[in-house]
Amino acid sequence: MNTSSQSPPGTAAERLLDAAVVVFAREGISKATTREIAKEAGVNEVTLFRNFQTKQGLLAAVLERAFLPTLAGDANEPEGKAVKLEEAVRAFATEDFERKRRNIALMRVLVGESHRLGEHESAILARIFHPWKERLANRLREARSKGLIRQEVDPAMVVDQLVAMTFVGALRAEKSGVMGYPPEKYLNASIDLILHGILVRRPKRTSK
Amino acid sequence: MNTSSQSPPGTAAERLLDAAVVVFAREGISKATTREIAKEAGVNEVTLFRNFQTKQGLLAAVLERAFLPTLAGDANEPEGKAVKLEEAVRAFATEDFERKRRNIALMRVLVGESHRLGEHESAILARIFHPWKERLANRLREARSKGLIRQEVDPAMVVDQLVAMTFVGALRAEKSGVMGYPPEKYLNASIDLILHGILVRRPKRTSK
DNA sequence: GACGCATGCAAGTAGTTGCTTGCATCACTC
DNA sequence: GAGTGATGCAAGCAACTACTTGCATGCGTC
Repeated sequence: MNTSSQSPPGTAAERLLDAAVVVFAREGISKATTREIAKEAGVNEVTLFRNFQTKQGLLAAVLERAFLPTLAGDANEPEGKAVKLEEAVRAFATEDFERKRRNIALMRVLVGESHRLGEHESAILARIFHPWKERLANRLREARSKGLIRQEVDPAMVVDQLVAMTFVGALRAEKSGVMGYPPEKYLNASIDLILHGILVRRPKRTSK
Repeated sequence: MNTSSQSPPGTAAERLLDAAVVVFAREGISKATTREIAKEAGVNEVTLFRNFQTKQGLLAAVLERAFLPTLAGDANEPEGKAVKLEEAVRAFATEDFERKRRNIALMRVLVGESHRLGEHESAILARIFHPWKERLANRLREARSKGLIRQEVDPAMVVDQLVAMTFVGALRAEKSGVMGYPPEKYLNASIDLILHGILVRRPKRTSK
C-alpha cells in the first residue's frame, strides 16, 4: 500500500496522532487543518477521518495519548512519604516545570482555546492535572498538621501558586528573548520563594 | 446614513474597535471573522476594511487602544516612593490582578496565539507590560539595597513570579468551577507568599 | 486464490473566509 | 446646489474548510 514515500514507522493512526500534536501546537487547534495534519503524517486525509471520524475526535485522542500516560507513570510512585518536605516540593516543581517545558506549545494553545474545548476534552485535562497536584497538596497538609508550615497557609492554594510560576516560566522560557535569566535559576528561585513563604523555620538555600 | 438601526454612539471606527475586542476575546483571533466583528459593531463589513485595510490592521489598532492608555494612566503616578514596601507590593498585585481579571478573555487568546502575532503586535504588548513591571522591580531593588529583602532574591524574577500568580489566578477565576476558593483569598495569599518569601523580617499577616 | 481489511487516490459538496467592486445615500461645507 | 467624504448595500471572487463518495490497490489469512 505504501507506494514509495518515506513514511515513519507505525500505523497510520499513530502517525496521525504524532502529526496532530505537532500541527495543533504549531497552528492552534482551530487553525490546524485536517489536510495539513494528514500531510505532516504522510497519510491520506481520508484515512484521518476513517480513523477518528471528526477533527474533534482526533483532538480528544491526542489529549488522551499525550497526557494520560505521563500522569500514570508518576502517580503510582508509592515512596514520596519518606523524603523530606523540601525535597518533595523541589521534586514536584522540577518535574512539573520540565514536563511543561516539553509540551509548552501544546499547553499554550490549550489555554488559549480552553473556552472552546468540549466537555470531553476538559474532562481529560482535569483527570490529568488534578491528581498530580493533589499529591503535593496532601503532602503539604500533612506537614502543616505537624507544624512545619504556617497554619494560615492553604495547601491547595500553594500548589496552584507553584504551578502558576512553573507554567508562566515555561511560557517565557519558550521565547528566550523575554526571560532575562536562565530557566533553571527561575525554577530554583520559585522553589525558594515557596519554601520561604510557607515554612515556619527558614529553609536552607538552594543555589544562588 | 444610519437608516434605522440602534447603533451605539461613536464613529464607525470606534464601534468597530469595541466590537473587535469582544469578538477577538470570545472567538480567538484567528477564528474571529470580519463579518462577525462588523455585525457586532452594527456596521457594514466594507467599512471595516475601509477603516483598517486588513484584519491584522484592526488587531493592531485594538491592542494599541485597549492597553496603551491603561498603562499611561498608571505609569506617571510619581508617589509610590513614600509608601511602605509591603504596601507597594500589595497595591501592585491588587491592581495587576484586577486589570487582568477585567481583560482576561482577551489576555488568554493573546497568550494562546502569541506565537503567531506579528512583530508589531508583540512590540505593542511589550511596551505595555514591561514598564509596569519595572516600576515594582525598581522598588524592590531599592529595598534590597537597604537590607529589607534577602540578598539572594532577584527583584526582576520576583515580579515575574508575582505576575505569574496573578495571571493564572485570573485565568482560574474566570471559570469559577476550577477555583476552590474565592479570588480575593488567592490574591491575598499570593501577596503573603511573596512577602514571606523575600523579606528578611516576617511581615504582618494580611488576612486569613 | 478468495476473502477482508487498511489505505491511497480523485473528485466533489456545501459552507466559510478575507477582501473587492460598483453604485446609491446621507450629511456637511463652500 | 455642487462637491466631498463617510457609510450602506448587494454581489461576488478565489481560496480554503471539514467531510464524503466511489473505486482501486496492496497485505495478510485461511
